[in-house]
Amino acid sequence: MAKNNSTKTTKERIINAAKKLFAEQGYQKTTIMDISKQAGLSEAALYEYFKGKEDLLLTIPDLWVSKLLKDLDEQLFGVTGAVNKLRKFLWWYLRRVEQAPLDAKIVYLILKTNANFMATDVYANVKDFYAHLIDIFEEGRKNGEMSPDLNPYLARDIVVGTMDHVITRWLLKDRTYSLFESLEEIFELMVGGFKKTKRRGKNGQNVI
Amino acid sequence: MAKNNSTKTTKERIINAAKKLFAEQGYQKTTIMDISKQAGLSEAALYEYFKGKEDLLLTIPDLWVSKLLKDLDEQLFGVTGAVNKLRKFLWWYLRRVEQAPLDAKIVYLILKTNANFMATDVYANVKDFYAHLIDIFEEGRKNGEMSPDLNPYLARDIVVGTMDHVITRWLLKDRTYSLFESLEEIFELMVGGFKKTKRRGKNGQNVI
DNA sequence: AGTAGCGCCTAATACTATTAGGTGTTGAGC
DNA sequence: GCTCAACACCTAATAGTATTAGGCGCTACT
Repeated sequence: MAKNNSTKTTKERIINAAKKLFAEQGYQKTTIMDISKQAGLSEAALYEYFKGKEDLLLTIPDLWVSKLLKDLDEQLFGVTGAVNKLRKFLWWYLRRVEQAPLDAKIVYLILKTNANFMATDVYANVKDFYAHLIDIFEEGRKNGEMSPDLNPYLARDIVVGTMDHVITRWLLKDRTYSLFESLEEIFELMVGGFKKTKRRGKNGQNVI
Repeated sequence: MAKNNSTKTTKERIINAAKKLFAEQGYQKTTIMDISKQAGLSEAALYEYFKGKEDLLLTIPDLWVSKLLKDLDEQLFGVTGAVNKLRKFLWWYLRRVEQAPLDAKIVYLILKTNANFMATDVYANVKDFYAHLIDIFEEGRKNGEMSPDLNPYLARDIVVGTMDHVITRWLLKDRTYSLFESLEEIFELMVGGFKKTKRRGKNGQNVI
């Protein structure tokens, strides 16, 4: 029958089935049989397209993150100023998460647990992704929008950590509310801190 | 042979074996056989003490988090001021993480993935844990240390998210550096933002 | 027509969690 | 001293579940 005349190619059908099932039931509880049944073929056939269950798992976020990365530059194109860029970055990213909750669920709730996540291509892409934030903070420091002694790496940790936390909770609560609900306020709270950290030195305010 | 005369009770031996193996190899790759062999008994015997593999997994962080929760009040006892309390909280918690990296690894890298984590006792305890931060921020807001319109819930999100991020990376990188390395600086950066969020209103600075 | 190769299948194989059904030791009650 | 119940543990099923072997039919090119 040559090419499959279903809506999508076989590989795509497998990926979509796996994405749905992994996100719904978790990695462990999803069996190869579940996936192949959902995709409409036998278990053995699945192995023609993927090396195994783990390979299949890793393929999903790999595709998503690569796509994000490609879109990012275009999104930031033409936005001037570090604060505006950061704002655009966050709003854009959260919308992406909202649009692809299954992918996000896999990245945030399943992937990090995977022992060799740091050895995957996905991780390399995520690092690339975060590197953009470093550039933004460096720009902000240089053009005076942010404190001149702002440490871009720590600012990134705060922004990434906070966003991860907000997204993870939203996913765990089955996205029963809007991800943007308090984004504006939390943005102000974080960025406010980056702007005016003028004091720095030895004030004896430590407790420990 | 009545009571086992090994250093510890059988249940403790099983827990320690499981903790080590889960943290080292991950949940999936650790088999019941691995654990029972390490603990020095048969696979079946393990089921006398735990309902199954997942029950065993959940027992470990349950013990750790309960212990933390008990210690917390005592640690904050006598510390005055919201900023000082927050500082004490973070330094104390990170030291605990440093002292119990296996427990931390299980909580941060394995548990969150577990589909029904939110239904566990551990989750209830974690919520309790975080509630202390809310109290601290409310105190800070009332006594003037922090901005009067600081939203305690969002401040908590920032602190918890940032700490989770820092801890997770430290664990993923096999704790090859000190967890306290830039804690002071990151603390200042976060708390700085909480102190002086005076502006609030409609300045036309939005991009989206 | 013959045949290489693709896309898929059924039927092993090899693990692994969990359970059934013991066995030997201990200690309280007669 | 003997019985018997409880305990702590064991060996040997059982029931999945990932992965592999080997085959079958169709297509398209020679």
